[in-house]
Parts: sequence; C-alpha cells; structure tokens
Amino acid sequence: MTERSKGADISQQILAHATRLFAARGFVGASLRDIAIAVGIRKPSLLYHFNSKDELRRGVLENMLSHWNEVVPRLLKAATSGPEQFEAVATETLQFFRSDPDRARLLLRELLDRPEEMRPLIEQHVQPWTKIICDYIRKGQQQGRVHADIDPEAYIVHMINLMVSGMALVDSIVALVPPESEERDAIAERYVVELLRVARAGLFVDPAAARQGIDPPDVFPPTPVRQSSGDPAE
Amino acid sequence: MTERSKGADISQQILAHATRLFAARGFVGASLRDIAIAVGIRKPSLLYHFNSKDELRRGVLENMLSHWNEVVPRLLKAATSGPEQFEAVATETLQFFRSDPDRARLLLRELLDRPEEMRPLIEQHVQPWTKIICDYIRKGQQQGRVHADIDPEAYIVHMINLMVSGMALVDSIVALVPPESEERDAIAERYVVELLRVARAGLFVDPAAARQGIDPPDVFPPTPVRQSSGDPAE
DNA sequence: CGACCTCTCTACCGAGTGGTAGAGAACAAT
DNA sequence: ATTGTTCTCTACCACTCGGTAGAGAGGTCG
Repeated sequence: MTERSKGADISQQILAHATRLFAARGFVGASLRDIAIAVGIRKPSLLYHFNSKDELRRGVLENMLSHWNEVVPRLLKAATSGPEQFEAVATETLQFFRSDPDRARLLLRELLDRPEEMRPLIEQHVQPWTKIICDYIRKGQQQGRVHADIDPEAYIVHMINLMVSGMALVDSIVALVPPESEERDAIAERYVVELLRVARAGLFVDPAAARQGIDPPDVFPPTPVRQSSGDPAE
Repeated sequence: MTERSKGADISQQILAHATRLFAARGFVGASLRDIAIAVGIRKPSLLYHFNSKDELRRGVLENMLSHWNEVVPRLLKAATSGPEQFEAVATETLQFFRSDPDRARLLLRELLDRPEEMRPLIEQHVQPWTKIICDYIRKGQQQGRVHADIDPEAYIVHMINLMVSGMALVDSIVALVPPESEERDAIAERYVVELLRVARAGLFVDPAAARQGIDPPDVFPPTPVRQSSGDPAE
C-alpha cells in the first residue's frame, strides 16, 4: 500500500494473473494484452514492469520456484528424520501442487514447450532432494521395508509425474468416472487418497505398517514370512 | 499413388505433420504455414484439404482416435479372457503411446487447452473399457487377488495418467536422473519397467504370482503372506 | 519553483496469423 | 475442342501479436 511498494505490488499482481493465464491457455495462447487487462492496466504499462514477454515468463517461473523453495526445507527435514518420512514428503509435495493446480499446469506446459530449457531448472531444484529420497529407498531396501525390485530413480520420477499431472488434469480427469452425484471436491479427494495408496503400495512391502509409522526391526522382519534365503542380488 | 488416391494421400501427410507440430509446439504455436511447408505445399493448398485450422485439429484428433480404436478390440479381448489380463491391457495401452509419443503429447495438450471439449471424447472412447477393467478389479477384490482398499476408478485414472504423461514427458524426464553414461533408450526402458512394476504393486496382493498368471486359491481370503517363496522373476 | 523519478497512457510499428479471391495447371469425360 | 473437376498457386485481406515512442500525470527532493 505504501508508495514504495506500489510498483512491487503491481508486479506481483502481474505475476499472479500471468501465472493463471499461462497455465490456462499456454504461453503463446495468453496475450500480454489479456494479462494486462486482467490486472487492470494497459499492455505498455505491463511492459514497463517486465521488459518482454519472455522476461515475464521467466518471472512467473522464478515466482513458482521461490514458493517451491519454501517447502523444500520441510521436505528435507521430513526426509531425514522420523518414521513417517514417506507420508510427510508425499503429502507436502502433493499439497504444493494441489493448493494451486496452476503450478502443476504451468510446469507441465513448460516441460512440453521447452524441455531443454527446463532441464537445468529440474536439475537444480528437484534432483538434489530426489537423490536423498533415493538413498532413503535404498536403505529401506536393505532393511527389507521396501520392495527389493524398485528402481528408485524411476519410482520417484513416476510419483512426481503422478502428482504433477494428476493435479494439473484434475478438472479434465473427472470425466473418466461417471458423475454419480459426487461433487468435484469429493472426487478430487478420492483421487488423492488413491494416489497416496498407489505410492505406498509401490514402495512398501507392508503399506499398512508403514502408514502407522511402525518401525520395522532391523534384524527380523515383523512378519513371519519374509523373503526366501536366496535374495537375488540387485 | 494412383490419381484417385492422391488427394487422400496429401491429407494423410498433412495430418501426420500437423500431429507432429501440434504435439511439439501446441495448437496455437504451430502455424498453418509451417505445417504446409513441412508437407511441401503452401498454406492455401492446405486449406483446400482442411477448410480451417480448427477442422485440421479435429482431423488430427479423429486420426489419433481411429488408431486408438484399432487397439481397443485387443484390449477388450485381453480384459475379458485369460489369466494375463493385466499384463496384456497394460502393455497394449502403454505401447500405443510409447510407439508414438506425439499421441501422448497431443492428448496432454488438448486436455490442458480444452478440458470441456475433451470430456465427451473421453467418455466415448475411454470410459467404456475402463468400466470393464473396474469390474475386473472388483472381482479380483472379492477373490482376494487384488488389494481390498483400491478405489478402482481412481486407480485406473492414475495408471492412464502415468502412461500418457510418462510417455509424453519421456524426453524431459531423463533430466531427473543423472546421466550415468546410460543411453536415452535404456533410461526409457527402465522407466517403462518401473511403471509396470508400480502398476502391479498397486493392484495385486501378490504381484509376482499375478505376473506369472498364477491363479491364487479362491478359498483363502487375502493372506498375510506378502511374497511368494520363489521369485524367479526378472 | 524546477529537476527528477515512477508509472501509466495513446498512438503507432513491423511481423505474423488464419482465411479468401481468383487464376491457372493437369487431367478426364463428353 | 469443350466443359468440368481437382488441386495448387500468388496476391491480398483484416486482425492480432509483441514491442516502441513519447507525452503526461503525480509525487519527491533540492
């Protein structure tokens, strides 16, 4: 509200509406004029704050990544402590995209439009903590808590894909299931629950136990029947 | 080659290049001029075969759906007979998008750009056989072969999402895993294998047995046995 | 006051878009 | 030869795009 912050405030409004319109219509499909009108200004005024459309695109991307960087510490903390690691990391990540599906749509569109430009961003913002989770998975494999035949890197990629694409397409996707008088939010909730179930089932040997945060013994597995003696070296 | 089929041949070429460019750059990002040049003709010539850009878009979509309709019978046959139902349906569907990732990219873009227009197409071409698979899942739940806590509709949606988005983003997605001197195709193969593993693990109580098409006993309810004694798989 | 700064505006530009008009080439049927 | 069909072309249209020029409004500071 102060005079000093007025310019920054307008820039934030521009970023917000640009994010929404880029997510809805794509980068080429959303015109600077439409974005400016949505903010309540004219196109040249918008170009005063962002010198070009491409600069606005980078701003939108950076804006989303800055929000992402806010959740990363919680993610890392969850990934390295406590028995409920999986639940925390999965729900935090899912919540990030679910709270604003435009993030997922934007990310998906950029991955389709500019895969090579997105590569360094992915390597910088996602790869580091996926590596940590990979180590977590491998440790779980040694302990027999997670399936031995998991390909950790591929598994994580699929789970991220599931969350991002799932949240991005949540509006389109309800068409696959007959209405059945259920509300949109209820269906979305069903999908989230099932998504987490699939992720757990794909990871843990005993999903129910992992869900309760039960610590599996390091020496003996909790259940009588475990893997046969000759574990195939993987 | 014959004079009679010349026009149809050109139309097919237009559809092919339009599919490729729509998938790569999006509908608004791919111009009629570029598509025409790719075919080797001029823009008005293209507009002789397709009266408008939107008609071309519908043609591209119908063309893809016609290919999809070719695999549906095999899908239905696989879904209603034999013990290897899951493997057959999953690999057929996956192969459809994997053999031409442009199909997945195109579908993804259309779902993002025009969710409401895609709804009837989904209902017509996908919903029927997902219902069949849902029944198959519920029957498996009664028999104790598949997890009791599955939400069948949501599970199928997630698996389709995994296949479509996974194949659409296969090029971008390799950035998540460090190069490690592996070739692109090798990485893609790893992803496919892991995708099918996740799908099996999310579905079957005993994935290894299901993979071999082993009929689990109908008498015994879901047993606490997690994995069969032998794991000769792989 | 005048100089400066921040921000918005109208008017305009060249380039590219989807689409049209209409001429002509090639060929078939009469 | 004539007519008609199928197909491609050049030239052109109105429109939208991203971006620029430049004036002016409002405020701050000397």
